Amino acid sequence: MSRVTLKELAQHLGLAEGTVSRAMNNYSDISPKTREKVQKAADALGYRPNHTARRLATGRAEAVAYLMPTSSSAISNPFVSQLLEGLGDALSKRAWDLLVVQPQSAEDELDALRKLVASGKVSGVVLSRPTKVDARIDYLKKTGFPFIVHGRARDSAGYAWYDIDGRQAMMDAVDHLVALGHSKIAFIGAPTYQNFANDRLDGYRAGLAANGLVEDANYISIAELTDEGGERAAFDLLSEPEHPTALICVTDVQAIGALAAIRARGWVPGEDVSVIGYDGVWMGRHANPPLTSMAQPQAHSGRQLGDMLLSIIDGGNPEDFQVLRKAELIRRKSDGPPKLASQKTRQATSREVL
Amino acid sequence: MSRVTLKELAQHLGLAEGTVSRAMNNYSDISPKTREKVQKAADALGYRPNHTARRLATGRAEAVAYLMPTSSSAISNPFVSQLLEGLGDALSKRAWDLLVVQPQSAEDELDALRKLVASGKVSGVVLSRPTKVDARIDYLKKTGFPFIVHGRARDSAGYAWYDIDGRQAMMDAVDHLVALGHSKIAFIGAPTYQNFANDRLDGYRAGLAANGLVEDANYISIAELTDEGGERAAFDLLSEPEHPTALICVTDVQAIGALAAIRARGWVPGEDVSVIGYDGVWMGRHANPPLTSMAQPQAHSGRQLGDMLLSIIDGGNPEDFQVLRKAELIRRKSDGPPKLASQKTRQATSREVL
DNA sequence: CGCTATTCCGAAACCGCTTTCGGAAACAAG
DNA sequence: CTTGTTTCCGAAAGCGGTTTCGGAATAGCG
Repeated sequence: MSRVTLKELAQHLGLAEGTVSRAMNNYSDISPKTREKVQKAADALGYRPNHTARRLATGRAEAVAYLMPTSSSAISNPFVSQLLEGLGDALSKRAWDLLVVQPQSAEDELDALRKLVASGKVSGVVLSRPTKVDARIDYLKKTGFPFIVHGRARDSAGYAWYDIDGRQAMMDAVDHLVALGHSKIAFIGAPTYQNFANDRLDGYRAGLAANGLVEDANYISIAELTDEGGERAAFDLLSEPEHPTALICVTDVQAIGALAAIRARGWVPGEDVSVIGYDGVWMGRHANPPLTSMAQPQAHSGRQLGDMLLSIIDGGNPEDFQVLRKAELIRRKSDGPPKLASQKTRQATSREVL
Repeated sequence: MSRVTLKELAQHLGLAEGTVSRAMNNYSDISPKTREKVQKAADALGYRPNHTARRLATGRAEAVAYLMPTSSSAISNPFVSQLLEGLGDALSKRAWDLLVVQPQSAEDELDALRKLVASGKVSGVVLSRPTKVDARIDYLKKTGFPFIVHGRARDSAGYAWYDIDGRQAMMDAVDHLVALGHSKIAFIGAPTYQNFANDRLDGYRAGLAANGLVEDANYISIAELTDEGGERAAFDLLSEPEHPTALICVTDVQAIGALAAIRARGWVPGEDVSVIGYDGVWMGRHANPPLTSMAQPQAHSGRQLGDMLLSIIDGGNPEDFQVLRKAELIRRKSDGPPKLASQKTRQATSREVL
């Protein structure tokens, strides 16, 4: 229990505390001989420097914080866990600590952040899920406190981030659908104050334009980020007479809900109506039918974020750390060419449903 | 940036540091008058005590750690995220910190824990996923360091835990299947050094016995905790001539894989072969067919764990904090009475497959 | 009004480690 | 052998709080 302290170690060695301390920290004004002697005695006695005292003396926190997203919907995202794992990994190389802070509410977020940087408990922060214009980012930029964000805000200049190009992904999705022969492509999105939702919607639109398709407001539905959200949105979208033949969803979770809505209408997803999700979660493989999706390269994002943050804390220029990765289409069974007879099918079924 | 310090606050007030400190901490030897004066000045100047200094002086860490499970399989469990959320909640009431520590490997786990308690960085620990006999638990019990575990080891005495009764759940699952008419019930499990896997396997066996069924070693398959694991296990189980008519899986993830295996054989899950999972993850609703499962009451487990740990740190007796919750059967579409013609079907299909 | 019992605050030691500063010891050069 | 450098270590002052201890000021009491 009672740890061996620097003082004890020092008098055990017959040296001054300061000397021992400098020896442990590889100061150049300690002779190799004594340095070695100290080292040996140190791990003979099992000396471990008290982190708290060291922090206090140096002012360095040797810890970073992860600010949990508040709006982690019912479907608690597995991303958090993966991300933390990677972060922990990156930090463990320096034996730094990882603090997880959980704002009480969305409004509390900025305040929690303020307190955090003021507290000096950490020397860097990682943020998740930025909003379109994110007060936290603005605050951190202003103070110059080291941070990195997973994702990015609409304004992506002047800070470090790691993101997947959701805009491009959605353009690709549209391209794919068009290549398949679709022209009536709808989008199920999420509230665009979340910037990732905004990016992806934007990509959908850009994709439409790039293919000479005109955007139809009735083909865009903003829904909750849950399976039910996707389900309801899909259901509504499909009840129009001129209903779309393909659905792009901002999220796999929604897409899986959309699948259910299609089946509920008596149609078969991937034949009567195509759907493409985004994320590439493992579950997609087991959806009914298996979900085609724009898959994010999840691998080691946490690790990368950690390494980048560390570099920034070391004095690196945040702007040098902006990495944009690509999502890849993984085709499964929920997409296909549009049914030629879709017109007939639609009328039959709508009678049936009503 | 430069925080206002106690000394500054003190001389601003014309009081001694110690006095101000005691005033802030509600010592009884401070007159209400000065206490109030101090309070007012404090938040006028925006004084926030330096956490690190306080820690050093008091020896209290005001933080707890969550030891991440190392073996978080590819399917990163969303549990972690939920649990952290709850923990954070519980801690925020006291403004304590939550540290997440990530052991480098399974072997490193005990060592990491040792370092952690030795470091004095936290005043309590929460553990996850105990093994059947868990060295971490033994260690913590011996040292008397406050901790709580999510789940429990085979020996559940002498420490605090929060667990779901997996044994009972599996007995219930067997009962349910038997009531449906099944007698050839197989089990897909996980390596039993993980105690939850052990408990559930045990429950399966007990359920069999309670229903007068004899256990058949060929009906028990230990697989990886992934969809593929469940898929392979189910496939093998179903290739026996006297194959089971029902599968109980230690995990929904496996069960979803098992569903795939059944479909791959050309059978329909829930009719030709029943399967019951465990966990009640949201995805089960969208499996093909929707998965019947023993659902855990996930709600607020993190919060509860946090509150309990806090109580223990406050001096509570760990043995007073052992809570066992029940899992509930949620029926969806993957279970049903056994097919009478199962014999015929099996033969036909096995030819087909071979 | 004097004396004891309270109430309230100041002073100082301490928590464990870092870091600056100055000087003793050791060595080189003149 | 002195003087001038280097090399290496000791001493001490923090870092920003907490907590014990003793005493001054105030109050209570006869």
